[in-house]
Amino acid sequence: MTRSVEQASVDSEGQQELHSPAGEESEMGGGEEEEDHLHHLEDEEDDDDDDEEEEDEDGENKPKRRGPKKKKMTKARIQRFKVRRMKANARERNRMHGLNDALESLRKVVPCYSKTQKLSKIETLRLAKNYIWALSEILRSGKAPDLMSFVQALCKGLSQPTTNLVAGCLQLNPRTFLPEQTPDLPAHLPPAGTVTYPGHFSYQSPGLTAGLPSPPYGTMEPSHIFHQVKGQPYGPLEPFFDGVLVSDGPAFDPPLSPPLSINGNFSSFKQESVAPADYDKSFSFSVHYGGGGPGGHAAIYGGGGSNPRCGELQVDGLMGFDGHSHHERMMNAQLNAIFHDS
DNA sequence: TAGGCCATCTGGTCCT
DNA sequence: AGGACCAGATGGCCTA
Repeated sequence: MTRSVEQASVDSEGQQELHSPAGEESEMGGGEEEEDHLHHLEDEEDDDDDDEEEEDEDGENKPKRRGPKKKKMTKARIQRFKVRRMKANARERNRMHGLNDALESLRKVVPCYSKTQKLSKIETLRLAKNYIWALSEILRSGKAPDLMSFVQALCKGLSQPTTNLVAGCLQLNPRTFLPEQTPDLPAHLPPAGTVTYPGHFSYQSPGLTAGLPSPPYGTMEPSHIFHQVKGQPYGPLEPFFDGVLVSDGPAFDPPLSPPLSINGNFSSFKQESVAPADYDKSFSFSVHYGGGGPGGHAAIYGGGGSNPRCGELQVDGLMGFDGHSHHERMMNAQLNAIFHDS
């Protein structure tokens, strides 16, 4: 990542001159501004020939430069540079578009999808992580969580707007699971009188808490947000489900991957001799949406494996999930499955 | 107007 | 050599 002084100097000018604002940029990738930038490189050359190995014209008094000889920017080289740059820009655009497409797909399978109010990228990733963890934890324990714990798990680390959005999608009032902040208490402590679970969700988003940076992106472990719980192996990131869903469950955040893979969930599930009724109930926790289009059918996938229950379930007559109403129905179905008889 | 979010350009690094 | 990936920089758009 270190750049030479020469490159940096070119950068400082090039970044200013070469950069074309989003939207303005064309497939030509820079256009006249790039021409201007390259022109000053061109000025170094003596003539217009394509000789790329000419001697540098450093003054005789100047010390000889070490390292590889710096090639001059002839017109041919400039042209190649421009073409290479254009192609690289196009590739990078496509790459980012692919990334955004994948993110959009993720938005649709996360418990909070709205076409009108899209989750930001970072919030989508956080919510997805929480969702995966919560579902994995449900599978692992074989028990259905209470609604508050589930929502708290989903909203952990999310910004206030996203928390509100999730609450809205789940038709909950965020105040019912976000503790009110009292001025007497530090921001990281839950207010007195509130019901606190072990590993209580004490995050208070900037929208409700003055003085905190807004929003706390990229700060999943700040002590000013989560209070340290003694004995929790992972510090301030204790799971909501600790003591609520499973008393001996793994801590929430530290694993970079879900506690168990889907296959692992099901294999261990079987071995844990879950009662058939619970098995069915828990199985519905793990449903994922297939990619059915509008008017098509949605495929609900189980965990796979040899268990016939884990096979693919075809749900005909369901709309594609690109409609908000369908997504809500699917979410309701999921939540019903989770909280039914819990 | 400040801050958040985003798209794009860019050069560096790694890999094939 | 060329492509993929990454992070920094920049500027536009939107909202509180």
